[in-house]
Amino acid sequence: MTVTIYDVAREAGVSMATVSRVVNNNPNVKPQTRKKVYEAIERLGYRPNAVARGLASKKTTTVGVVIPDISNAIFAEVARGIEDIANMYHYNIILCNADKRKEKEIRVINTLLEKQVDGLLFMGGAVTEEHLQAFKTANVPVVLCATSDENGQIPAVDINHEEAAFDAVKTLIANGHRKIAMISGTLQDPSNGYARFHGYKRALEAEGIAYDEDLVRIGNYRYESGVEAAKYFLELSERPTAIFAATDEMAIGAIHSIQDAGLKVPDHVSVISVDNSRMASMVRPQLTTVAQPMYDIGAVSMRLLTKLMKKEAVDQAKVILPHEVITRNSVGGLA
Amino acid sequence: MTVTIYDVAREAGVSMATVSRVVNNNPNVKPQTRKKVYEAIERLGYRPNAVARGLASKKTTTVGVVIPDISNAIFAEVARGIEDIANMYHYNIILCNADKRKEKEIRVINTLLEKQVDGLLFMGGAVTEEHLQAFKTANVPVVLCATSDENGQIPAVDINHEEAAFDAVKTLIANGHRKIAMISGTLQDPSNGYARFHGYKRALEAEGIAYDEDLVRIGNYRYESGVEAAKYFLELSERPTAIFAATDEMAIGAIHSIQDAGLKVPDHVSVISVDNSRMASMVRPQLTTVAQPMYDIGAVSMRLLTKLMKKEAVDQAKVILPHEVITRNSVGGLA
DNA sequence: CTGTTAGCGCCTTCAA
DNA sequence: TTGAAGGCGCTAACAG
Repeated sequence: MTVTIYDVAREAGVSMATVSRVVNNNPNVKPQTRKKVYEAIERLGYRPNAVARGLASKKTTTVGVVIPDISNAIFAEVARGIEDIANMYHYNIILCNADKRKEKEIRVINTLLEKQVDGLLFMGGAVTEEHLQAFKTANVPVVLCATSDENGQIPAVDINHEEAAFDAVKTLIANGHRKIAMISGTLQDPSNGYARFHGYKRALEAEGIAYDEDLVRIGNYRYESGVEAAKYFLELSERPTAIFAATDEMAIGAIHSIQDAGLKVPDHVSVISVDNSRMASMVRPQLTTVAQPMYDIGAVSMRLLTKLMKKEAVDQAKVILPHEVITRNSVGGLA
Repeated sequence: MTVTIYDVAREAGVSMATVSRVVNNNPNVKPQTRKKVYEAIERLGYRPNAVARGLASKKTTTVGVVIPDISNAIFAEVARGIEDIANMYHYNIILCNADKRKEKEIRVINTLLEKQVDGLLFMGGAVTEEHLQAFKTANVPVVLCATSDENGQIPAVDINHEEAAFDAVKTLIANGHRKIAMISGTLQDPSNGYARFHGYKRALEAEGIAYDEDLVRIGNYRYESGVEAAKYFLELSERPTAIFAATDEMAIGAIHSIQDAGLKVPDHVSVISVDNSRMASMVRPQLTTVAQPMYDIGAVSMRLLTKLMKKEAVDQAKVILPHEVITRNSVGGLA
């Protein structure tokens, strides 16, 4: 049924070792022999079996990617960066959604390892002791992507979420705002949640602005929760003049909430966030936000992983990509 | 270094066949023996090698997915549906972006087949003779996802793009519009492009409205091209009263373009599209659009593939999922 | 219920 | 430059 390297060898009148050599571009083959083999391959429609190759060579040229949710635009962008670079280096990726749920993360890490991936890219929630344990039993390199572990033991590429939030809030302050509300993600989430919230607090502190917990609402990163949170803020006896949202989506929700209340952005309330997803310029007013280079995070982490897999020396095992505030039209000065 | 089934067998004092049985949940093992084996596995930290298993059993429990672009929200949604169902049936997916470029599609189909995937999910541009050829050499089932082939030879799950467009335009007509413009995708694209354009034309014809090629612009599915196209329409001596966009993103671009020109949606110009991506409710006015069940398309096609892989009987090899016009606020009656 | 024995398709020394 | 032979780790009859 299936044609094997052995069939090709017989057809070409050589040994299977020789066929293996030409298939793997080993230079030690006489051009004429190589030609004969290629012809036999063509004639038989031979297709190398990567599984057999993987078993024999102990390399599968596939890497495992655990991602929170591929239908989330932010992660999808990272995934695209990963895949592009993987493709460039002739790797394929096995993609697993894990929704930042620890048990599921651990489970997929293990199946990925069973599948003998040559490396692992982990993008998830908090990196716990259990994760570290799982990574240790992997005999392949692991790199964290858009997240980091506490002790920085594992190679990682990320942005500085806290600084990004800090810069966003500073931008608001620089525009004269002092009554600044925040729509945060869950504080359980180390990067999008806790770090950004902490950046917010630190920026206030740095300016001697008292932290007011009435000015903080916890959302779920989605549009609707931005709408809700902003509605809450607008009903406060003394409403904030600016809102910092942990994600673009919540910021857009906030903008619409403000507009629905008959107010204007940024005239009455300014809005800023962090992400700079493509949606940021797909609202009116266009959203001022701190750009995270998601595609690059994916690309760079995959590139780092390829180096690790080839046992090449890497200068730094932890790389922080720069963020940047993108000024558009949702932040205004205080009258 | 690596612990194999053989090590476990020795440790547990049984044969490797027995270990294989307990690992594969074969019932023909005495509970007591099973326990011994589990303990040995635990003690040694044994992890089954899926590659070796794949070679021996000729099954890899992984399916290949070729997708145009994972960073596109629409496809990402489909991918999520695929992965969820795959996961449910204990399959993993190898994901390859192919950007609807034929050569790349053919190339990844072949690497996927080399990797001995148990099945293939194809989501791409036109299905050409070459594709059919590649599918034929695959010894595994293939299902088309969100696309179809001309002759309907290959199992597929899709929506009826032409009908969806037809219904969108009919909705406009029902609201009294007769001067209806369209922002189309490239006519080279069979589903999002050609089919939707054709649905538009057919709806006009059905009402005896003359087709005017000045009222059609070709976009690239993205926001910016929607902005551009709408701008063009507004500058026409006799501007259309309604715009049908082939995708939500272009529709949102059109809405903003109209608003930027000082006009109101839907008071001055109505806008409708097809997709119903999450963004549709993230604009003001919220977008009236024809819903395509993207997640379901992914889920159903993966489910169909599992049946095919298990050689189960399938009632219909081609399933068309229903679309539905979702009425929100971007379409109004003609004054 | 358990063990023995062949492969699965390919890579990789080691010789020639 | 080429061939022979021994695995890679596991599954799947076939016996017992």
